Amino acid sequence: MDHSIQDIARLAGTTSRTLRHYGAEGLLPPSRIGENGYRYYDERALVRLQRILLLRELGLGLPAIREVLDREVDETAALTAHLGWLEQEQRRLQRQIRSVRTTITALEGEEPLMADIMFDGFDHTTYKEEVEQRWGADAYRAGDSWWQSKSPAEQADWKARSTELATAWVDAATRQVDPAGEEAQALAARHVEWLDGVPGIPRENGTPAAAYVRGLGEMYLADDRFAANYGGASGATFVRDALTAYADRHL
Amino acid sequence: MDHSIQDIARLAGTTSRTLRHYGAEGLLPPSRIGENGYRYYDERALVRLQRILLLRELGLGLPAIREVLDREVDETAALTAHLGWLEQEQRRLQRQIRSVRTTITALEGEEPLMADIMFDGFDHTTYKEEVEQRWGADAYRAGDSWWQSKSPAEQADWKARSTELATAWVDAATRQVDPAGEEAQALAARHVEWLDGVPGIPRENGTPAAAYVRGLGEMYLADDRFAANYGGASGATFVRDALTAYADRHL
DNA sequence: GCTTGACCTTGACGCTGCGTCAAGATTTAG
DNA sequence: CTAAATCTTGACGCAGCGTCAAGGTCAAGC
Repeated sequence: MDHSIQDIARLAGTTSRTLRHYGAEGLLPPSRIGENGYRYYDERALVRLQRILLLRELGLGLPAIREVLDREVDETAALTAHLGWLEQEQRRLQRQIRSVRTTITALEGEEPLMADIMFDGFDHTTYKEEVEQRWGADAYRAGDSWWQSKSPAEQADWKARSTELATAWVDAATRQVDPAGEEAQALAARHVEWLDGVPGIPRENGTPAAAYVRGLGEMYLADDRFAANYGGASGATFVRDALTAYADRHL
Repeated sequence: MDHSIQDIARLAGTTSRTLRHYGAEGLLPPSRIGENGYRYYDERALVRLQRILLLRELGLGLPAIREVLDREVDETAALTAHLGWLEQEQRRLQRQIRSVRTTITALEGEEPLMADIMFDGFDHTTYKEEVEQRWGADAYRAGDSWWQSKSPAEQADWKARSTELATAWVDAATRQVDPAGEEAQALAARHVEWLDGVPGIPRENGTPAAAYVRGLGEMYLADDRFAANYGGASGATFVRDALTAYADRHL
């Protein structure tokens, strides 16, 4: 019925120190305290501990965990909020990694530190090296042959359309429009239609596949050069949410 | 000639507190201290400060920075080591993000938590959704049409070869072979040759492009499902290093 | 009953890189 | 000469425990 602090620690795969810490924090008080001062925990405490540890593994902080467990704050909401933070951290790391790589390259003297060239989000020429480096080149190759097959006029037109779209997205995002609302969804529809012009896109029942559109949204958010194209992380988040909602409903 | 602590802080875009901290740590002692106790910094100190701040932005810790600046430790080496740590962190974050997403999905009750399906690194069927989600679907589509065009026998053969290669890589990595050495380079050659079977790969002078191969190496390392295919991060690092070296020399 | 371990307690420092008062001395502008 | 800046040293705070330290408690064997 009752377990000593060590028992529980072993059962849950943690340490007694952690348990004492959680006790001190009021996160997980011992279910009973002997007259000798020993802490004892029952099954319910074990379950709670396991939930705590699980949320910790997901990266939640102790205060956030307390809110979820005690005040019954919506767990999905908490995790979703947390996810935003994680994504932001990931982008920060990606920036750092790129910077370090660039610096190393510069130090090796192989090339002048010219990686500071502006990133033209949809210019396939500039795009090439970066995409190959980061997305594995598969991302580039199919699109490129298609791109090269277009006439300069068509290329210009396509780029103009992409710029237009980006501008509209940034505008909507700035105005804090509802990503699932009418206006954003109309934009998403245009975006998908625009995508549709690219051959080779995976399709289902005559339209770009839902998974593809969702994946694209994630990529816009994950890659900060795409994100920059949509006004930074907040803009890219907006685009992703809108595309995801659109894919859920219409694809 | 001399600048007050505030001056320097403003010039370098930091705070006086930080300067005092660096002084206390011996990282950046004031170039002169007035009889009133005031700290004064000269141009050389400013330059040093700027280097410190630059390295800090790259994520280096103060002790590491001290080593680079004082003991003239090889900066490239320090950054390269640091890069490894950053990459590791990035993978950890990616894992967390996937876990959180999976958990959210499960909580929403839309699908049973079946994301624990094993990842068959080169089975295009299993592969599909994951690649689309993470690499933007472009990565998947071109490869897929090619894959589908193969006969089942050819598919089996190709998969067998990929398995073989992976096994050989893991083996070499485990034995701590030199990634730039003969054996690893031979493997890299086989790997590139194997890749060569995939149509549409960007090429230069008759072989897969160097940038493509390097990018592939990075992807193996960045994506832990690929990494798993090569025996985890250490194995993937080995593969990446070998491929990079190979690309440098032969492509 | 006593000695040994094994296990328990509270208390407190350590880690990272500063942010942020606090109290007091000094310089500078007006 | 005074008020406003600016400077100093000193010290707590943060996140989540790891890690001694010093000292009770308990079950088991002699």
